[in-house]
Amino acid sequence: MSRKIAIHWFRQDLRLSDNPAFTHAAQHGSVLPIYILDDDNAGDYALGGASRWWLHHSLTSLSQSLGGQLSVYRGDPMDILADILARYDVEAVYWNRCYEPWRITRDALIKARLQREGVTVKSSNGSLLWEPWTIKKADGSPYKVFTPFYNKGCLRAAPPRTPLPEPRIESHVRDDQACTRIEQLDLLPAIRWDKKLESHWCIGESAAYERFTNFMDAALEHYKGGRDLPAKPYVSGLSPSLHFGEVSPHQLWHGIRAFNDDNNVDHFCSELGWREFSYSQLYYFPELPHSNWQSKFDAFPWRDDETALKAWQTGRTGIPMVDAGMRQLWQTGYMHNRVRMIVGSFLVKNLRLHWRHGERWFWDTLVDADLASNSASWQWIAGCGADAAPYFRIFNPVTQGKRFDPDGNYVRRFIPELSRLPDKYLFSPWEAPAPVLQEAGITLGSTYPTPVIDLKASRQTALEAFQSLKNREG
DNA sequence: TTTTGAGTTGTTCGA
DNA sequence: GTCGAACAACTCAAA
Repeated sequence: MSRKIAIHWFRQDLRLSDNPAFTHAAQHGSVLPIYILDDDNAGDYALGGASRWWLHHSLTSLSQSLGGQLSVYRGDPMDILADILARYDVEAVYWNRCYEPWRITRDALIKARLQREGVTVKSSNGSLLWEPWTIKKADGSPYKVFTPFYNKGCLRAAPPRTPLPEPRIESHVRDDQACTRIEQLDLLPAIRWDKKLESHWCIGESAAYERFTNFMDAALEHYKGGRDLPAKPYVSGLSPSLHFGEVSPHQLWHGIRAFNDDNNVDHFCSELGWREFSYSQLYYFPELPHSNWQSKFDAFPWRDDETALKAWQTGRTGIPMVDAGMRQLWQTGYMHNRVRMIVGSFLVKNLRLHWRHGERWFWDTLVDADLASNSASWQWIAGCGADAAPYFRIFNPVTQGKRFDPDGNYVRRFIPELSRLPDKYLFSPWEAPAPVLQEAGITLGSTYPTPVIDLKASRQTALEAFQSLKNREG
């Protein structure tokens, strides 16, 4: 026991600037910055493989920014904090709030325990523009439709704070006695599949801000129309950084608002609004990750088909636009938004497999896997979510390919074995005449799969399946 | 309480 | 090739 210290507990706020809790902690003389890998309390929602890989690099970057003074631990935060309290004179603990149901429960218990021990605990808003309990309808209930949620709820509420500068820390404390090393968190896979991800990403706070700057310089002017073209670099690619808090939505909001370009700027901001809407759904309906938001879907006749699921996961369905997306996911830990809708619609409507299979696979393979966004989006595409796509809206991967990948560059990038196929048949090789396939060096069923399902027939069956739910309560 | 207008992202068919 | 209508009525939000 010596001098008093304050703890800043990093969680999903792996940055130093615009960090409200870290800024509070900095007002104390000595700060112990910590990170705890908590697989104990997460249940089914422990970090997936791709997320763990990202986290490893993000923590490494954060630790460097702190001059190596980040103390990392693994285990139940309750025990770890209690142990720190026993060894240091801790005056206060600061963190930025998380919104996953299991974290809300955990943090409430920890806060009560720390307060009982006479420690000041203060949580802050580090990662949402509008926290869920601040956006409600006049009658106090949450919005169920995006447009009024965003226009009437968010845009008429208090505006998001302007970003905070990086605070100056008088002196860092490092818990050398008990903390472990980032390498010992075992975040990197034993089989080094992550090598292929490395060329696609730069990870950490400064890399995130640089990516944002590049986006504003080069892509923002194309955003509104170009964000739908998966072969083009007209999306921000900031989703993983936003998830881990390497950059805050406040920094993005105010950064982008500085441009005099209403269309693209408003569209980008409304995408941030969709993220907020997902968090609102998760907050008011904590079962969102595993239960249908519209309970009438509990009676939906899902299929069970391990072979088809495997084909979808590995990008071998024989439908090029679907396979390209699934291979982009596997190779890069990311999938373009437009293609996420296409592969999602295909899984739940054509293959008629439960959306939770998709939720689980994305959770494990996406570097931007986020409980709120992932759950809400799968429910949206399945038709059982809030403000969901009408049931008759079934994406046709051939039509979508022709419209959004007109030059075929996206499909050819991720399915090189189809690269010599002319545009006309690129999205439906099963329709190509034999000489055309031969010329392109393709043998269906051998060099590239025949389709696992007939698009037209499965669409019709899906419509009938959705029809069967029509008169149910829910 | 009742009424009214509106609702992220699509596809297919037939004129 | 292009365009509008149908798909199927339903729920939500707010006056």
